[in-house]
Amino acid sequence: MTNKTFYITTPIYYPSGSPHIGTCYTTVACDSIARYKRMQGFDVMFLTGTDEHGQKIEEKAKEQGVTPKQYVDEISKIFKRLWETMNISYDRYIRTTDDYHVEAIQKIFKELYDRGYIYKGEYKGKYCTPCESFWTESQLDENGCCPECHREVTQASEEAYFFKMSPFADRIEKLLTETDFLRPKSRAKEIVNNFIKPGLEDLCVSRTSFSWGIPVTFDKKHVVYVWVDALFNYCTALGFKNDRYNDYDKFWPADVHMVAKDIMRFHAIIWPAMLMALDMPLPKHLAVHGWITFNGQKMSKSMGNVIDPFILSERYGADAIRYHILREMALGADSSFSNEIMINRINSDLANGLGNLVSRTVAMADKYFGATLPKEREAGEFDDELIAEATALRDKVDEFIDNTQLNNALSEIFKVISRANKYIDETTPWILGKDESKKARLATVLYNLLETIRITTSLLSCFMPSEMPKIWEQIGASADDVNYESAGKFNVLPLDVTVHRGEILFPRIDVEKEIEALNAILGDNKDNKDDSFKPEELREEINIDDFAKADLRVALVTKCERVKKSKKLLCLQLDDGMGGRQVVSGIAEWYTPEELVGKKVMIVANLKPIKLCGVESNGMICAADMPDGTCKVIHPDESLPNGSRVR
RNA sequence: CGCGGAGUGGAGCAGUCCGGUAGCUCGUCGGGCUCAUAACCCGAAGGUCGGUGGUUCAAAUCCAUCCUCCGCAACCA
Repeated sequence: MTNKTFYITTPIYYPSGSPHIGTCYTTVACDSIARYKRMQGFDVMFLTGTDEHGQKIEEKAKEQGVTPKQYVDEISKIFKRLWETMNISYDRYIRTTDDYHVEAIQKIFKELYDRGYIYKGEYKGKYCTPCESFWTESQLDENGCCPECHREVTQASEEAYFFKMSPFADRIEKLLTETDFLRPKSRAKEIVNNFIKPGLEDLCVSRTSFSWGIPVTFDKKHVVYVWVDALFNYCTALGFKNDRYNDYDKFWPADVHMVAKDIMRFHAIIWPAMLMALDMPLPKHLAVHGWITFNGQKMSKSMGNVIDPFILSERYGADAIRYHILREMALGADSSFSNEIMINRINSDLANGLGNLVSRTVAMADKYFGATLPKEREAGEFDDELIAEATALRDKVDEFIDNTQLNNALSEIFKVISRANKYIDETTPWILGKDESKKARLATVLYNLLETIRITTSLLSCFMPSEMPKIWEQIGASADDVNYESAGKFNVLPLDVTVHRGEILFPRIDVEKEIEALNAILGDNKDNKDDSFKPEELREEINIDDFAKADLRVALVTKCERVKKSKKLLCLQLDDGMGGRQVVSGIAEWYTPEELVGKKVMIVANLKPIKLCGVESNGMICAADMPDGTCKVIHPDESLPNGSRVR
C-alpha cells in the first residue's frame, strides 16, 4: 500500500544577505506542518533552498572580490547552518546553481518557447550607462535618475524574451476568487484589483545585461531571468525534466507553498500561469503570511532592528523561538515582535504553563509514590472533563494544521495545558497525599495529568521538536507512547508508570534584566554599524570641465508643500535670483514643508526638467545620505545671495 | 479621489461575512493554595468597539461620510 503523500515548500531564499527572523518564520512554519504530516503517516516531502542567480549576486560577489559561485556557496552555508540551529527537518535542499536544476530550466524554457508562450521582444526601460543597468520608472530616484549612482538615465531597450501572460488572466482570476487556492482568501481582492483587472502585461523572462544566470540554450547571449529559474525549483527538485530525482509523479502538485506577502503575487499569478502554459497541475494551496514587525516597524537593516535568530536561539533555545513566532503570527496578518513580548510569552506559556505543569506533576509522583504509580485507581469528580478535552484535542489540531493556522493549533494545545493546571487545584493532590486511604484516588489524578502531558507534548513535538523528548523521559513515556495514534487516546501509559525528575525545561526569564541584556546586544550592533560606516567609493576621476557642466546655485525656499498622491515628494518654490523656479524633491519622509521654508538650499540648476507625479521639477535639491538610509538637505550659508554659483 | 490592510479596556489580539446583553492572552489589584520554575487556582477593576450621520425594536457588526496609522504601486529575487 502506498502512503498518502504531502508536499510542502518554502520559497527559495535569495542569499544577497544573511537570513533574519522573518526568513525563519516561513521555514519554521513549514517544518512544523511537515513534522505533523509525517506524524500522521503521510509520506512527506519538505523542500527549501536558495535562489542563487541574478544581477545582485553578481554584484555582491564582485564587491567581495570572489566569484558568484564562491559567494553563494558561502551564503547558502549560513542558511543551512541556521536551519540546523532551528532544528528544521527539510527533506531536500535545492540550489538553483545545482546542475540538474540548470539543465531542467533550460528544457523548460525551450518548451515554453516551442509552445509559443515565450517570444522574443524588446525590453524597454530606463538605462543607466555607467551602471549598465536597467531600471523601471518606479525604481528611479526622486529626480528620475539612477537609484544607484544618481546620474541621468536614458530610454533604452534591449532584446529580451517575454512570457505571454494574457491567455491565463481569466483562469487565474477564477483560481484566486473562486477556489480555496489562496490563503487567506482576503488577499485575492488586492491581487485582482492591482494586477489582473488592469490587464496582465507580458513578463520579461530573459536578460542580456548580466551573465550570472542560466544560459538560454538556443540564444546564448541571454540568461534566464528569475521567474522561470526560481519558481520552477518546486518541480525540478522533484526530478521534473531531470534525472537527478524521480519524485515528480509522486509529489506534484504541491500541497502547500508557503510564502511571505511580498512574494505573494509571483506565486499567485506568474507561477500558476507558467504551469498552465505547460498544462501542469496547479499547487493546491498558497499560504501567505505577513511580516514580523519590530516594535511596530518593519524590520530593515538600515533601521538596525533586524533580529538575529542565531543570537536568540543561543539565549533561549530553538524551541522557544519557534514557539514564539508560530504562536504570534496569524496567517495573513503581520505580527509584532519585541523582546518583551517574546520573553513574556516564553515565561507565561512555556515556563509557567507547560514547564511548571510537568515539574509539579512529576515532583508529586516522585514524592508520594517514590516515582512509580500504584495500579489501583479511583475515578472522581473533574476527571471526565479533563479527559474529554485532552482526547478531543488531536482532531482540533488536525483541522488547524490543514488550514495552515498554526497559531490557533498552539492556542488549542495550551488551553488543555491550562486545564490540567486547573485540574490540580480542583483535585488537591497534596491533600490526598496526606491520607493513606486516598492513595488510589491520588494515583488516578497523577496518572490523568501524566496522560494529558503525554497527549499535549506529542502534538507539540511537531512545533517544538527539541525539548519534548526530554519531557517524555520525565513522564516515563516510551517512544511507542508518543505518536499520532496515541495522541487521540487516553490511558496509554502503563498503569504503574515510573517518572524521572529532570532538569527544568523552560527556565523563567527575568524580564527586566533580559531586556537590558538584549538591548545591550542590539545597541552593540548599532554601534558597530556606525563604526563601520564607510563613505561610498569615489567615482571615476573627472576634469574641471566635467564639473563645470553641472551648474550649482544657491536658492531660498519661499514656499513648500507636499505633492499630493505621493508620499516622498515635496514641491518647493525657490527664489533663485532669476525669477524663481519650482523643484520637486523626494524628501517628504524626512522634512515637513514648514521646516524648509525660509532656508537656503543648494540646487543643480541646469538639470533637464522632469515631471514627477505630474508636477514639473526644474532642478534638484542637494542632499546627503545618512548611514541609516535617511537624508539631510545641504544648507548653504544664509548670507549668500540667491542665485550665486557654487564652484 | 491609485490599490490594499488596520483603528475594540494599560499592551497584543478575537468577534464584523450570517446585527441581539463586548471576549481572549498578558499586565494591574484583591483573595486562595502550597505539589511546583515567586509558579498554580479564583475573583475584581478597567472599554461611549477611531469620529459623525443613517437603516433597525436592536449596530463593534449593515450603509454613507470623514479622520489617523501601515503596507504595496509589477519585472525588484
